Amino acid sequence: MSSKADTPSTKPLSNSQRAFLALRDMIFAGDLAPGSDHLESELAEQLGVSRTPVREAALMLESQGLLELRPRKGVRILPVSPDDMAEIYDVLTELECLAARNAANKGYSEPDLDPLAKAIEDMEVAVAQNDLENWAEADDRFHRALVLLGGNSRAATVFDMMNDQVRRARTVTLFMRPLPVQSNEDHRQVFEAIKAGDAGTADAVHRAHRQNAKNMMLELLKKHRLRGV
Amino acid sequence: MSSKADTPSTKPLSNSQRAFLALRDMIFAGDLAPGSDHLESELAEQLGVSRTPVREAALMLESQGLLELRPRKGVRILPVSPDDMAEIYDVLTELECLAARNAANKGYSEPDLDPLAKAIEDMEVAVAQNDLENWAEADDRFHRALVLLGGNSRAATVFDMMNDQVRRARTVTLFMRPLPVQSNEDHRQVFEAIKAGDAGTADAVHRAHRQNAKNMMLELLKKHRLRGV
DNA sequence: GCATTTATTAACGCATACGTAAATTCATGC
DNA sequence: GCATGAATTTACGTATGCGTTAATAAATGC
Repeated sequence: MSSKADTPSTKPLSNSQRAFLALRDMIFAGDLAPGSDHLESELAEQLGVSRTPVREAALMLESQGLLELRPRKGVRILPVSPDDMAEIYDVLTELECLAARNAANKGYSEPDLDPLAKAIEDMEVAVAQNDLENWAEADDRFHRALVLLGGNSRAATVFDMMNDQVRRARTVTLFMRPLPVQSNEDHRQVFEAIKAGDAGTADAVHRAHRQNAKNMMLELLKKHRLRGV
Repeated sequence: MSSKADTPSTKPLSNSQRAFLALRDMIFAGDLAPGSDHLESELAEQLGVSRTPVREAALMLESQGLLELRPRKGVRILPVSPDDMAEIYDVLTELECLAARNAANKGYSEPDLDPLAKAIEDMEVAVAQNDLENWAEADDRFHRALVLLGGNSRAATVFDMMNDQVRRARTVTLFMRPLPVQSNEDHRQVFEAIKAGDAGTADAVHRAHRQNAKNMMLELLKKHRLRGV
């Protein structure tokens, strides 16, 4: 679920890194609400460390656009407005379509595409069971697998950053949306296009897919007056 | 020349921010060579501050992919391999083409496009005078103005990060390349397409333009055996 | 009673100090 | 003479302390 590569190797994570992960999780879980302010010292106490690792974590999170360090006001958890979300979706669309084209052009064999196939399967099962949580998880997995198959590590890094924000918004909007039936069909078409080495189709289908997702999200945010998630 | 917005307002920059800018400039100037290691304490002494602001700056630069903090080995200035450069160009291409399409669709009036026009003029003058330095500066200005006209602040932020790396490489390769004559013609076509509201043409022309730039850069890096700049 | 100035508080930026663990050097045994 | 282990060095991670300054409260003038 983390956007960083979860290497199973047991590395002795530093306090700064733990603070980074903890704060990130708290933001996604809503424990640190969008728009809220938090003093470094309060966060330090909550995490049981001194201000130093909290500051370091905050600086990293600031670089990723999740919060803002405002002198004397504490760290501000940045709300994501509908306009922000539109921006994010547009960037994600470009990066994912780049990945889709690249993946199609790489001539992957079937086993390489297993992560995609598995994610599609899981999504179909989830939809059949009306299990939106699991659908969302598998959907996320599909998109990330797609980007990884694209083979551009920088695109993947930026994708992770942006996708984190979408995930955050989706925890709010997930249960407001209709069942993602068309979405699953899109995924399968993208998968087939990549397998067939048809970069143009992969791009076109995925682009339309993402456009729909963007419109859906913006509609939900508008309908429910969610001006900052 | 800085990638951050240079607001002329005199804000009392913090030591951490100054360290960030100073280290960034030192990296671009080659004072901190690609692949070299530097102790936090050494950098602190060079900059005349304590380790704290240096560490904070280093963490930010790490987030931007310019260096890496390696415990006990100092901060390592990340070299950019030809493969890395290819990745960077691909991401830049997508973001700039997104911006070109968006700009074309916004129905800008002539004055809005002045930054582009001015950059094109300057480039033509520079080429006529065989002044590669000024050409590169104006070229950079054109691309950045294009991204700003696209109106996606997140795309602009990522653009800045990636473009910084290209700038770094270009300081090395600038004088190895032929005069950018075709490049100027491309810019003008992109400009005209945006002015005409023709998003498709703007995208197509700019995409080809960027593809050429990428190939040019990769050729130069290969020809001159620059495996890490 | 309101505006303006002064005093107070408090949060941060940054320097500093220190424990820890990696890296290096040195010493010892084989 | 080399390998292995002990001692030492060193750089980092992080806690702590302090000066500065923004924000808030109090006080004064009008």
